[in-house]
Amino acid sequence: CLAGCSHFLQGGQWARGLAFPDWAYKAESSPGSRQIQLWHFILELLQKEEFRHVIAWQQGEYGEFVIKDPDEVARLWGRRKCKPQMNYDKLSRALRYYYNKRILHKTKGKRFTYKFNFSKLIFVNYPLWDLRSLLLQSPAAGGTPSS
DNA sequence: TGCGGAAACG
DNA sequence: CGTTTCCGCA
Repeated sequence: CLAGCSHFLQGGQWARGLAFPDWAYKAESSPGSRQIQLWHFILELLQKEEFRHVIAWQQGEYGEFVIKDPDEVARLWGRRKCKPQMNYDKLSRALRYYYNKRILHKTKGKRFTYKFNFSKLIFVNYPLWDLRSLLLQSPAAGGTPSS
């Protein structure tokens, strides 16, 4: 697991420029380290081309993504959190807890498809310069996130 | 497949 | 608090 967590420890300076810096994984006020959150991790996978066959943005719907390989996403998540027994059943339960928090909601009828509530979540958690690089990843984002 | 209660954990 | 684990239900 240490090997699997190495890129987490070195911080988020991979990908073009300013994608996800270290502070994105920490609470605003608490100085101590904080474990990565699932939606951070999902965003992280979504952002990297090498995981497009595993998870990807859904064309057309803004903020919507499809988990193409649930077992693999669960395996990756389990490795990151040092939880070898992780599976999609458990991971999806964690995703369901996001419904009430308005971080995510399910796209009904579409298999393994969820949607981020960008307006509620991202805009308050990310500064504008960081938000832009994030939204560029979404195919439905026409370049201008209208306030 | 997807949901949400319940208990447990760090 | 944010999951992880387990489960009954639809």
